[in-house]
Amino acid sequence: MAAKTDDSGPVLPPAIESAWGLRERPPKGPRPGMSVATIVDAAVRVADADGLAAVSMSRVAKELGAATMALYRYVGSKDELLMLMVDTGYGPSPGPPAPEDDWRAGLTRWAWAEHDVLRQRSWLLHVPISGPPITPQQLGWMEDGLRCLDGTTLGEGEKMSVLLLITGYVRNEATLTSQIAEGSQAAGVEPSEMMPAYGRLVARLIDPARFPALHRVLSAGVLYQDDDPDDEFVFGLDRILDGVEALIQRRTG
Amino acid sequence: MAAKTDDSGPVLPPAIESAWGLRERPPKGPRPGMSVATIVDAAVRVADADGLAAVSMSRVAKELGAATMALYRYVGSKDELLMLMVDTGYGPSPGPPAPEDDWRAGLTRWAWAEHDVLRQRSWLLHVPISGPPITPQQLGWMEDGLRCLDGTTLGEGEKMSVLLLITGYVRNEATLTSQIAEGSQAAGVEPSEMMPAYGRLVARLIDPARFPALHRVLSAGVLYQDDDPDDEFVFGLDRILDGVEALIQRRTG
DNA sequence: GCATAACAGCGTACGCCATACGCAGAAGGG
DNA sequence: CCCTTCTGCGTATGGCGTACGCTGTTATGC
Repeated sequence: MAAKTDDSGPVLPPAIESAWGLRERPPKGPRPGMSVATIVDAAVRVADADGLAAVSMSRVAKELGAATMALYRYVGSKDELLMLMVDTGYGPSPGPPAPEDDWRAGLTRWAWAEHDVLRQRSWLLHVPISGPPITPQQLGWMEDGLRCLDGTTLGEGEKMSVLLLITGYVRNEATLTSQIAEGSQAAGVEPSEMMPAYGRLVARLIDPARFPALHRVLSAGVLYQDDDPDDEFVFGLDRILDGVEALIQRRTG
Repeated sequence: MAAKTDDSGPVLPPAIESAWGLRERPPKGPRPGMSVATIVDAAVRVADADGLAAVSMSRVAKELGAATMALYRYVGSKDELLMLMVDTGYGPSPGPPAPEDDWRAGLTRWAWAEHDVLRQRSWLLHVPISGPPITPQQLGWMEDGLRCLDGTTLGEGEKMSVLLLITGYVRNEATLTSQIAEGSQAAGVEPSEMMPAYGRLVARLIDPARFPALHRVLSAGVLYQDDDPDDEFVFGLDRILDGVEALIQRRTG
């Protein structure tokens, strides 16, 4: 007899299964007073308001007027809750690229969409990611990215690598800008004063003989000015897309 | 009267000042039994052995045969300790590029050096980075990277952006590969079985009609094979360097 | 040589966290 | 109607970072 081939794969946490709608309510027992979705929404509300550090099980429970331990009937652990928070925090993917978009315009839009989400909810960057994406919305984002590359000559593996490259870049850039935002808030300085202050600090610390190239950068005033973060973002994204374009042309020609 | 213009900048945590060697021992009082360096070394030893999660103040103190609160005479907080751990964890920078290296060979070497460090000490990726680099070794790495771009026509700001781009990529790639390593260890699976298991899981979850592009990737068997992580690394790095090359040629031509 | 001030080491205590366990009551099935 | 099965949650445990204050050591000023 063939075993149930369905669950031959790795085990999915119960709360993730319910995110895929693969879980029916058992017939017996009292009706649940909350749901995984209400809990996750409450947790996202807390994170939006007070940051990820404020998301504790007791704080989320308070948000719902419930007791701390009640949550554990729905999520197996805080890590599971975090995974689901990321899923709903990202929200639905931006959708497939517009028909008039070539791959470059499509991926640019795709990258900006993630960029905007991360700017809005910078707590997403603080969630320790614990594995490849398995939640519905996350795979939706991946699907949309893949579709941007549909018309190209890249192999399937190369498409995935390109998406990984871009999403990694977006996350990285968002991390940097959110850090200067949070750092300035923690230090009580206006964000526009953060980079100049950093530049002065480095200038005070380094010996020009030991750090000549760095000294040259400081002399050029690079760190002192408060760059538009969007310009920085566009710069890096264009470099990456140039690299992808070079690859596509090599594959095509 | 002019104020002391020296400390007009932002305040540096005392332990960081001592990392720059800017701190002399006060004349009075008993001689210290440890130093910031011995504490940081012990913490790095713990992280190397049992991961960053095992690094607690009490665990580090135990490593030194001291009491927990004794450490607070040397570091102001655990965050400060983490910052110093990153500094010594990265170790000395690889040194300036070899004279025969062009910028691309130099940056490749630079990226691989960080890659190797992060492979050796993956706990570095789990340290929540809380700001731009201000510790001696970190700035040393930056200096070496800048020197790789010395002969190019890029502006100083562009050089910095390129380095940020590359170091972000290296960190990102290292994060991904360390995640599958840690994930496989947690699930008790051999690392080589991790990606195939992930592929099977996604295949089980997604509806081919809703996720056609993703389904195509799975059909191509991309996620099932256990790629050499170094190949993945080279792929992305080459794409980025291609993009930088395009920029340099535009600036030159 | 002695009082004194500054500092090292550290014991205790507080508040916060995730979560294991078990009990009370609700709801449906036989 | 009872029995199973579930929900909600009170209690308790063990860990964490760290504020505070005490004890003993050390070098200086008298």
